[in-house]
Amino acid sequence: MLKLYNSLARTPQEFVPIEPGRVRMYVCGMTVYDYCHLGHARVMVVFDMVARWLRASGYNVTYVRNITDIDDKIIRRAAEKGESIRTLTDRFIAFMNEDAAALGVLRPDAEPRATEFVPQMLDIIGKLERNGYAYAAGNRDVCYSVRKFAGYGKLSGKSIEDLRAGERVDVQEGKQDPLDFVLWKHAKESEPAEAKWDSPWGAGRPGWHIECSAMSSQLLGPHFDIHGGGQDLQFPHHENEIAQSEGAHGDTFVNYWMHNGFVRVDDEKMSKSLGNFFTIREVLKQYDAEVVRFFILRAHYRSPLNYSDAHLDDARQALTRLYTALKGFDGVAAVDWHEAHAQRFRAAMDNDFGTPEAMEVLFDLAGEVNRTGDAKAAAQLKALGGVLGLLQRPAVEFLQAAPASGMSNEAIDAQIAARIAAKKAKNFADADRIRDELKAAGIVLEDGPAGTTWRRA
RNA sequence: GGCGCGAUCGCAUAGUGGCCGUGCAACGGAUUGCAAAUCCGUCUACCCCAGUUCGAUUCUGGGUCGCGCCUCCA
Repeated sequence: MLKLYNSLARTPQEFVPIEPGRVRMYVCGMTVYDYCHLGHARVMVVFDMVARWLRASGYNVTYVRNITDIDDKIIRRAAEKGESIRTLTDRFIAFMNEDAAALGVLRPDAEPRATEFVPQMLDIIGKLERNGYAYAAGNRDVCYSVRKFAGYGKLSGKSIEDLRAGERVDVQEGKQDPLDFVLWKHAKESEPAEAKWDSPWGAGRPGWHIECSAMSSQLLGPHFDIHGGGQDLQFPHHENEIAQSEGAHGDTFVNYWMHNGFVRVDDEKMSKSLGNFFTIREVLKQYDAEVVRFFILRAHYRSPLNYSDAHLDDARQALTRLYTALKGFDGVAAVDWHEAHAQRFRAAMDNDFGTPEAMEVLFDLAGEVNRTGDAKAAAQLKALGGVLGLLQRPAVEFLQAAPASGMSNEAIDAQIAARIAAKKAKNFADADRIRDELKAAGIVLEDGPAGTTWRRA
């Protein structure tokens, strides 16, 4: 049975769905005004893995990952580029989808855009107002009165008093309390019509947190199983979501909160504000997308993940070992869950999505394939890899996958033919020269019983 | 200042109260015309100090160092 670490309880808990056999999961996705970076890649890959494992475990999963397509940065970026908000966000949504697909991330069941759920947001704000949690601030914003919500801080482990003590927040005009957050921002002259919606509180646009309360309750109901996102969203974003959703619906919002760890560069968080980020497409110019996915899944989802070329190179070598074992076994394979490796794999995954341990099983299987040539072990390796969204290509395709620049396959084949001729003539000096030249070009030749094959080093 | 996380073999990442981690790299051997791949073997780690225990890398307390959140951020 599955145990997962619940951020809310700060401890691993047995997973019990609200409705037997069914899982409803919501994950905070991207704000679409720029290319996705590796941090975004991690969220997408991690929760893709979670959804896959839940499905492999027999659950009927409804997975929603939202898209934030209206906020300060988007408005500013669109203005800078001299284009409409919609044009900007449409473009980056398309880029995001390309990146996700490359990384083997399956489409969530729904990818709602914030701008399409404004009525639902207004509905929640209305309920909050009637329940006494919302108030119209002096500057015509509508704010949430944090002190009115008894459970405030339960997710992040913060108390209102501590937050006040360490207060570094600019006190925005109109707020009754510095910790209050905005539900509805009143429209400003400078903002485009595209960023304004009518509301009972005047024209304006949604605050950051309200969209997730609205979209999740609309698509999954007011009470659902799993809510995920990056660790940096735990506070204030998720804390505020709880305050909004529970304040409006009077119901428990989410049973299990999951937060993935950061991607780091030189032991520092990779982030937009630090400017130390690598975009996914930047990295994909240098590394195969499956290597990146493998790299992400090789670490536990809650651990920090240090990014560097050396680590990606290492991941590439490791994945190469797996694919090398799969050479010659390119059939479609289903998992035999009764088999011992599969059971270890399951136990690892059931232990808070222990992908690093699950991968050890993959390497054990690879060793067995190499030792025995057992087709069943190879099939099991490929099938279990598939549960993680890995190892599904023909092995040769991975091993020969061309980097941006490199020798063409035709040129390589020609050289190999020349070498074979040289070997036949016992002209080993020429044969070795060809081997060395190819090696210098990043091509490794492997002479086997079935002839010469090659791969890219 | 408040709250939280982490410190494991050369590198990276798991995990466990006593016995096999795993990948990469390195070294030796087998194999190969030479290689590569593969196999066998070697290298046998757990920040420091106390405590609990027959026994701690694993539990408890203290310390040191690193990181994160408290502000937009996946």
